[in-house]
Amino acid sequence: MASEYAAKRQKLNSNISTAHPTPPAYDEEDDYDDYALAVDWSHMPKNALPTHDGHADPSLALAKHDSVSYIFKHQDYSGLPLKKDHASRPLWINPAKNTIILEAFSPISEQAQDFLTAIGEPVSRPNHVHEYKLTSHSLYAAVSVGLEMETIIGVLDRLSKSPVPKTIIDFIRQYTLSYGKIKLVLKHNRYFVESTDPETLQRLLKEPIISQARVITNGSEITQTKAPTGKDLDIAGVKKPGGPPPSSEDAGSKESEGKDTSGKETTVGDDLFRTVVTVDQEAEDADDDDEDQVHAFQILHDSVEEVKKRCAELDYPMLEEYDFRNDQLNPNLDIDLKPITAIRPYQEKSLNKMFGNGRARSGIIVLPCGAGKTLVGITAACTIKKSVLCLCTSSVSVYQWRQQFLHWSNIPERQVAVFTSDQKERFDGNAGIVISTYNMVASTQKRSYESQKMMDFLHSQEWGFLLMDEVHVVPANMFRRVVTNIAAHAKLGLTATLVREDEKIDDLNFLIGPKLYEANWMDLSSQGHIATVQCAEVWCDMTPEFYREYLQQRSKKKTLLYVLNPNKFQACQYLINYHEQRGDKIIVFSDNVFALKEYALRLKKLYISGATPQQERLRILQQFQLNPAVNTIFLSKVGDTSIDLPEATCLIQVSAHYGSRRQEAQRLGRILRAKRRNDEGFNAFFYSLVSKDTQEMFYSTKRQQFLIDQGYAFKVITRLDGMEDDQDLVYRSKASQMELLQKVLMASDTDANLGDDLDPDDDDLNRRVGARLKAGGYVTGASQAVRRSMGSMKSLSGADHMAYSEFSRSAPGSRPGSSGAGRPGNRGSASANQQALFRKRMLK
DNA sequence: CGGTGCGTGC
DNA sequence: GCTACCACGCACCG
Repeated sequence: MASEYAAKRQKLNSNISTAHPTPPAYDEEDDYDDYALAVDWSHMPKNALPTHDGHADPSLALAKHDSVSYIFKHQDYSGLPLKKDHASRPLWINPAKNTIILEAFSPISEQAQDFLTAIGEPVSRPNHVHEYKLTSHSLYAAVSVGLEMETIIGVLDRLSKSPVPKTIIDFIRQYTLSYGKIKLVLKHNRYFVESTDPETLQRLLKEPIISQARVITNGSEITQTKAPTGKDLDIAGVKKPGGPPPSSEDAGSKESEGKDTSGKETTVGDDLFRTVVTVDQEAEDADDDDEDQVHAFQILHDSVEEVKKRCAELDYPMLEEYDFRNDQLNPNLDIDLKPITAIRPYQEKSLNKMFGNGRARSGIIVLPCGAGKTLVGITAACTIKKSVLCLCTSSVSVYQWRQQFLHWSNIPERQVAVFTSDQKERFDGNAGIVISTYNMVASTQKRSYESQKMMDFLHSQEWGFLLMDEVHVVPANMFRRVVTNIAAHAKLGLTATLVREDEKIDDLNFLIGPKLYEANWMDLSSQGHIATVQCAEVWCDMTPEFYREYLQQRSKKKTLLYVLNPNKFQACQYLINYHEQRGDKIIVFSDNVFALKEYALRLKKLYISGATPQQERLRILQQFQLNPAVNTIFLSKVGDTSIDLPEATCLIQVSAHYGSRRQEAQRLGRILRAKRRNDEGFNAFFYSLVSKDTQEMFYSTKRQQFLIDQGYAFKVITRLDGMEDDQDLVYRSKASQMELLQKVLMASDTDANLGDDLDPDDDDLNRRVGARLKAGGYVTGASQAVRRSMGSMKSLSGADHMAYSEFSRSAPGSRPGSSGAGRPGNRGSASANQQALFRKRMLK
């Protein structure tokens, strides 16, 4: 684990050096200082154009001296002809990496963003410059939500500062041409591969995997039917077009305009995008072929996943659309949103992507926690109006979902059934909702009688809608089975964090479908839908005694040592006191249960861990919610998923799970819902406490990456004002610290001793040596080098009451030492203030 | 209720 | 790219 990461980092470093055998000579005053270099190259494949980090803007690069061209080498595209009016166009295109850079400060950036999220994968979205990547998946998604190849190229050309490079055009052509040609259709509980073009089907049948999956029914290999049409759909809860865009001739005219790609258009106005960016009207195009005959062959139920995967590899990804309004076979479910229910604009937008052509497309919607994912799922269910199977990760969220269904919709209680280990219900009537867990439905173990009966029912049903909460878990080996085992017409996956630390996340493309929509956290935050979060990483020096042990101990004890570092302890207490005084509700996370208890008991706070019985959990949560004297609770990783936390406004992390980006994001999500009712508005605080010069530094860098890509900036706090003088803090005396140290050392031998007796001594020795090397070798790590230099900031900012500096690994101009220019902040406006506010607040 | 066994993520 | 590892949650059993 630890050593593995260390090894990876080592490898990374060696890559860096081999990629640049002769380092360029940088002038002392050059802006591309060590920090920038170290960070940049670490993400970058050989010979890549440095875009990830804010050198994205080629004009910036051009302003540099010759040395910079070394970086660009033969991929220096600064020679590309710029259009005359390039200044008003917001995009740069890098043909070498298929990436697109958006100037987020452009007046038309919002529309451009809509367009880019539709056709590309957002890589990084800090304040000024956003990076998107065109991939086969992203283009597939674009086509599946109704954008056409010519439109994509046309709009790209309009927005781009220079003509779209041919390689990009070819790339788009390659991946859009065959997309949408074949569909997977469920009929009478049987799966069919369907296409308007029989030749395509014949071609696919030449593939062994596909032909072996085929079911030959009464001789006829490919059947023909009339394709259905569907228009004028109302999405539940979405107001009837009060004059919104979609009129077909409007669309048509814009369309033709879009094809005029001379690159010499004068204005790039708002309405230009409406046709392509608002999804409502792409329906017109999608329906073009609908009068045609469709052809189909049946495939085996068990082979569906395999066939889908193969088709995706062949660049014929299968569309899964459900023409639910013309489905006479499956009984309707009488469900509707309650009249008072209002849908937010971005929720509507995501639903439009799903139902844009009058049918239900299968796919994934990505919204931050607290942004109302549940309501999106429920609204989709209310639109489809067929039986729903809803899957969650824990039984707690099963009950939450049921409660939400009852809250937002008019569904009678008797028609919402719950299927968990301790409750196995059936719904009334022939259509209804079942809510269960992945564990329950995917399990291959022996089942109780009731459970088996329930599973038989789930398998026998043809579900109109399969709703998957926390869909990022679905690629897991067992869980992914539900996708094929459950016969469902439309599948919708919801998640806040479409990341995994393994490589399986892409599988969702063929397991469920394309990513239909992904919200920009910063946008939702600036629009007030989710809280604005101030993120800070607090660096705590190790005490000499703890550090000495740290260097000698093995990884398990190491963890305890840096988590229970007395300085961190004090920092945590200090922050709790500070925020309690402000009236915040605080959650402290510690992955390590031993440390969790130590903290909670010593600081006299309530805590919940996995061992806490259900009753006790509820009691503690209620205390936290209602008792004004209980403003802080401590949670283990139970808090990550399986607990419905009341609103909190401040989150402190003392120990986390290695490099899990998802966990970090999920935890941050815990405070996004926070709506502080005071003059400051929507502010929330997220602190990561890190022991300096330990492995934690490395993990924390990795963990933050997701949030940084979302545009969050982490401030580094190296000193908390007044902490030294605070007499009330724990572990002020050496004696008490030593006592803690003893406890830790003892604990490692009792509580966390699994495996201690298994490791032979020589192995132990190796580890110790390795640990020493690592401890001394931190400077070699790309990110560590950064941090080193950051540490010295302390001395630079002595004038401040609280020493802090701000950094964001992917944003330009935010490095420490970049002459105080800092980053002007979120979405251009508020954030210079916010930063000042943050500082002021810390000073109190 | 506590133990067992499996699944998850890293 | 694989496996071992650990802490945890869930379902099931007695």
